[in-house]
Amino acid sequence: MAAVNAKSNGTPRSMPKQARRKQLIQATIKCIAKNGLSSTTMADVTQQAGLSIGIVNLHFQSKEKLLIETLRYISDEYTEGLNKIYNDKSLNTEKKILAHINFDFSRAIIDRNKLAVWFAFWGETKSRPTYLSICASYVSEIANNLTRLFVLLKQQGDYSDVNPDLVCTCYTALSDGLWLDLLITPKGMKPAQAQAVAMHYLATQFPEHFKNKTEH
Amino acid sequence: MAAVNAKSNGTPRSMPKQARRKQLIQATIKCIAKNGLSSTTMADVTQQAGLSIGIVNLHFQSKEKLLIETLRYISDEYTEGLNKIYNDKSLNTEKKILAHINFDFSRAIIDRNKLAVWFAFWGETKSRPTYLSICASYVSEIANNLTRLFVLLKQQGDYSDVNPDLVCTCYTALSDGLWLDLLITPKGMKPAQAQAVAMHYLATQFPEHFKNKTEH
DNA sequence: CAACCGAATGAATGGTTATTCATTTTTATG
DNA sequence: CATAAAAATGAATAACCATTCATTCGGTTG
Repeated sequence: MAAVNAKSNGTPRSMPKQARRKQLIQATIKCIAKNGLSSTTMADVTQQAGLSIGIVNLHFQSKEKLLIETLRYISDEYTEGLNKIYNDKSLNTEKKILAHINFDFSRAIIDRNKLAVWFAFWGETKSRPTYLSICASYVSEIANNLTRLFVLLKQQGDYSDVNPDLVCTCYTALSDGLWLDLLITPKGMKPAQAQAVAMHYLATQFPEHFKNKTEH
Repeated sequence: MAAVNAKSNGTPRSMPKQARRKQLIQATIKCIAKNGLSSTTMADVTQQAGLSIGIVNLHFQSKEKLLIETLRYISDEYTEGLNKIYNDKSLNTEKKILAHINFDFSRAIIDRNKLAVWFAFWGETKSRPTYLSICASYVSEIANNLTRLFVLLKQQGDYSDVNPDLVCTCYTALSDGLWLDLLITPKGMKPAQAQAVAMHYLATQFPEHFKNKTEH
């Protein structure tokens, strides 16, 4: 009877430690989306993963550390995806910005399970310095990179009035707000539509580059 | 010894029921901001209010109902504030929009305690239909009113390219995203700055009305 | 195949928390 | 002032939950 779970799960004991951690983190994301952060229990998470109750402490020492790693997981996924774009030498500035927007509204990112996780953690940043510092660090990293792209694009057109810092702040806030729409009005706001709204804003700043390019 | 709290609190027993409920809701907001939704307990809330543990069930029947009323409280405060502006006959369309933006970034609204509450509940909407329906209803009410204002403003200038629905969606998302900045980067983003970013967007759509009006 | 060791299990534990309700305190009434 | 009604209290309860760790399991090695 005992210990049949991991096997029936297609996840043998010999799998690398990292893979089991990932499995638990993904179960945590599902549970937070399904039950809310405030009623996500260890029993929920381990059952969702098809594993036993003691497994979390084996791999994460405590529930709190599992939650922190979960935030870090979605935060890393996001920053790493964007960094790949920033470092892609086959893309020019305009293409990088377009790729950035595409990424912001891509399947993997605007998955409602993950959006629920983002908002749940944001709601707790005020009381958990660790959450806040994870958020603060990805925010500033992305802002630096994105601002740089806007600086470059500014040089490539008649954009003397454009303020790259302002555009970065505005685009980022807009994108976060559209995530909220995707989370709480799933019937009213489709991903493509959200992306079009973001493009609409960029077109106001860089019309020579982004006007009539809402399709992609 | 017993029952000295309410008195020492300056809140006599004879106060209207509604006032005690409000006191408890405000204590709940403080606790959610201080400890996070997931570790806000009845003991925390009642202690914060200077009352006894049994008081919540007397006035709200359960913790869950207290939380729902807390969401309704901040949601009502927001919609009622905006409705006052919409119904103010002394304001023309332009002034109403300006008043709307001022309100969105006013002290009472961008209080970080309340912002933490908004995000905490947003993070739980996927799992709690009641939260979702409260959010959905205020969102659509405000969108209707704000879109109407943009329609009117469009008629007052050379704005044939402006899409009022799109502008409403974009402004609303932007405003929500700026709230996030105010919550998680309190050192980096000041209220006046957030408001300036919002004005910057509106100026792109209605330059005749909102250019160089970032001060107020 | 036997012996070993890391991985996983899950019953047991102890601490926490929402809820209840008999009792006490305060206010209103005649 | 006496009495009743309403409001508030907080000790007690029962349910829940994170964590522990002795035990079991499965893969590996010689």
